[in-house]
Amino acid sequence: MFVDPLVSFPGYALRRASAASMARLSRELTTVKLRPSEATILLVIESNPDITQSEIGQALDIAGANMAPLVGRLAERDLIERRPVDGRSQGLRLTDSGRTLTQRVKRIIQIHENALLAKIPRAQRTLFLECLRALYTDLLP
Amino acid sequence: MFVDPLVSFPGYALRRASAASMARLSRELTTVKLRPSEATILLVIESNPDITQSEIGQALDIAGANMAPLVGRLAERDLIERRPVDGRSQGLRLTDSGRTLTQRVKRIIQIHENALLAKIPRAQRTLFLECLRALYTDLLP
DNA sequence: TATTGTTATACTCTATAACTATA
DNA sequence: TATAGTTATAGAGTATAACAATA
Repeated sequence: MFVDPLVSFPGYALRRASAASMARLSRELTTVKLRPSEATILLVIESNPDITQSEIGQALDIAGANMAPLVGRLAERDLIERRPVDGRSQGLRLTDSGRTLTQRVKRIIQIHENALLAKIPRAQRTLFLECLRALYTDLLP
Repeated sequence: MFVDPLVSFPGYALRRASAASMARLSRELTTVKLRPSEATILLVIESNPDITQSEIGQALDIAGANMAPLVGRLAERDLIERRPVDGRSQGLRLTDSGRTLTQRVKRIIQIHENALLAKIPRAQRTLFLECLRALYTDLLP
């Protein structure tokens, strides 16, 4: 009989749940040819026109060195445009085709998140989300 | 003012919480020069002597192609030994040095998991773990 | 000096395909 | 035929170091 020494560990359960969710989201996003990180960035730009990529990086905890190629790909596909704010910063905005694609992304993510919520008892949902946020807001490496 | 379109999404919170937890665990495991996946495999072998690597893969949801190099590195470091069961399967066991290192790994993981639990209200812990397990047990991609 | 953005590089985990040897 | 294990390769996220240009 198999003995699982990990069943009572929240960190391990967190890892497995996140991996399952991300694998599913990745597959769902293939229809718009976006990675999860790219889709997330589009949503943030839509809600925050003229945000800079360093501000996005701070909000999503993505290092600057990793933001550059992500934003670069979105710009190359004409989903976003970069408008110089000063000599070194650029405000980011969705283009028309970026806006159109972002609407599709929002539907995909909404369906995805609903599928997750369906697994969580309704009475637990708010507390569950609060526990997750507590884990990533002040869990310094 | 920054607007965060992701705050109410459990999938996004899951991703961030898992990433924070794994970054922390990775750093904590540098003292034993193990990756999180390698440390996890050691714990499973300790609790299940003579388990095969395909059985470990099924339990941890790690593809066979990815198990091979993980187990290979542990064997190369003489932390585990492979005993042929039949012509194609090998039972895995900890060596003496593997057993010693696994005790250190268990302490590291216990401290890590306690740090996570400290962020979760005591009354929520069981339900929180059940929600996470519900997410990864039947959330097929 | 500090910040923005960039390039290069490496590590970890995951995914697919193709192959062998054995059951 | 199906399974156990392996190899090669690629994609995705993340990390550090170094750099140029600008504030």
